[in-house]
Amino acid sequence: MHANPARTTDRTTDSHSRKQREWQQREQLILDTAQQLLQQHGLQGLTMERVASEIEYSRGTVYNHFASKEEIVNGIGIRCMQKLTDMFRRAQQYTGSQRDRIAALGLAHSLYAQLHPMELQQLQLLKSPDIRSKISPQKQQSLLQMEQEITGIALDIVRSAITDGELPASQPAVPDSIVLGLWSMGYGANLLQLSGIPFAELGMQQPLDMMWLNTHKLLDSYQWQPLSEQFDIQQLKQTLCDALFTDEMLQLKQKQK
Amino acid sequence: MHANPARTTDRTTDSHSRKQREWQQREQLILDTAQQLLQQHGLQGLTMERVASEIEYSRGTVYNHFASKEEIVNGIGIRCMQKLTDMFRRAQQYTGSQRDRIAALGLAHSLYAQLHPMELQQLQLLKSPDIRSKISPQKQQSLLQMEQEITGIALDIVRSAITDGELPASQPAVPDSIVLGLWSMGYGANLLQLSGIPFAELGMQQPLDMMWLNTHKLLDSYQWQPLSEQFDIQQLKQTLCDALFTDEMLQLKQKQK
DNA sequence: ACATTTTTTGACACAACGTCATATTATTTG
DNA sequence: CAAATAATATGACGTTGTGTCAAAAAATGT
Repeated sequence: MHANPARTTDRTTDSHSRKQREWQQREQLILDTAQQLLQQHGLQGLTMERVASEIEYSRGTVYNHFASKEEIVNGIGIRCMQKLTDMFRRAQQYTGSQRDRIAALGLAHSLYAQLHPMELQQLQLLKSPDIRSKISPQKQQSLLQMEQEITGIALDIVRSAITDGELPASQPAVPDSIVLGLWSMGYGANLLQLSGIPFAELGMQQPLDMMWLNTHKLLDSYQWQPLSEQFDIQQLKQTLCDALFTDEMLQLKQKQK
Repeated sequence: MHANPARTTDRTTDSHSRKQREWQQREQLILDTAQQLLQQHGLQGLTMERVASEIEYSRGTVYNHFASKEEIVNGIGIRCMQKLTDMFRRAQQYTGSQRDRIAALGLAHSLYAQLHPMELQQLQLLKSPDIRSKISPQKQQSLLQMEQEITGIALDIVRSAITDGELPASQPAVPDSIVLGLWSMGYGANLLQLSGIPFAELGMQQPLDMMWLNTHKLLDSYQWQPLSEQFDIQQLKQTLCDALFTDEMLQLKQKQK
């Protein structure tokens, strides 16, 4: 009746898990297909019918996996966030000063934005109430958790910086304030970047470099040691890319080719 | 045939302009109605049928004014941007240091966001390719122009600050960099604010105050005089609100009541 | 081989879009 | 003022997409 492999009478765990595998495999197939459609033809171009015909099943079957187009988009969003949080975790584990680490977070965000501009846009879609309202709160949960993990990572780094003496603890609200500042700056910059505003025509040539600079300006302003006068931020960027994001840098190179 | 009052054979300019007036009046009526629907029921709840019945005309008539739902949303967006640029212009004309003025811009943005969170969300809608693709490039133009006016204002202030000696002109790219930084920070913060992330649960209590702080931190970092150690930023906020945004503050008070 | 459960299917009812020939209303003209 | 003409409003129509569900098909268990 209610299609769901988890309910199979489990006598033989064998066939049971095979079914589960097949089910999840198809779920991924649907998401892959949908994401491709989304990127190539926009949200309008993504229709249950198209997805169904693409995977060579009928519409009904797709509905067995996802209750609506919106839940598919949610599914795509979750996969994107996983990719992103993965990069953040790598940044977190970098061996260096806390300041290096927090900078690495910003870099991760920026690289992701360059590498998958479309995905970022898709994540943005998920923030609109129109989409949200059609997704069960339960399914929205996982996305929220990942967002919280990211803020958690950032907050941890800032707190460690205070512990380590890199950052003066003048006021109790400092960690929140810094994280909010960096987060919104990165978020806003990436969004502006892909919002179709012709920066070049406005006389802005290197928005990405500027954001890197601004990030460090903000950190400096909080007296987060070592101040950017004391080292070469371009050099740091290079080092971080080499150490943490070699894969991504390669992909980026290929993309720009 | 092609309904448009601008085409009337203009013998008597009198009846001519009366018709034009009526036409434009109805155009506003449509936008008012649509905006209300949009705010109350989201993009899904905004339908040509509903708009039509609300203004007591038929669907066809609405289509005489706007070729699609999306163009209505565009129309709403333009009106919102006008409100916003109006606040920016007021900020620009503030009598005080250039630093005061640039801070006033940030304040304007933030006040607008608090006052009309829904409208900000609607403006965000217009950035999505799905909506954009259904609006004639010509109609998109006016929105773009307003965005350019805003950056223009900001850039002017920064350049004046350099001329006035408030801001050292260490590198040529500084104005762009500052504007981008402030813009993206404000943009990002406001967007995050209304993106449904439960800041309170993440331990962040006063995001708005934090943004005000961060704005000044960034300005300080560029050595924009007078540095925020030399005055009380909360005091400045108050002064600016009193001098420029009395109306808005009143509305805000009423809203929070 | 048969019974039972799971999965797939496509027909159906519905909602909204955008078009367009026709009806209605307003304006001009003789 | 009435006929002619132009402007405007209307709603039926064809189309596309949604989500549901009973029946068919396939897989599984005995």
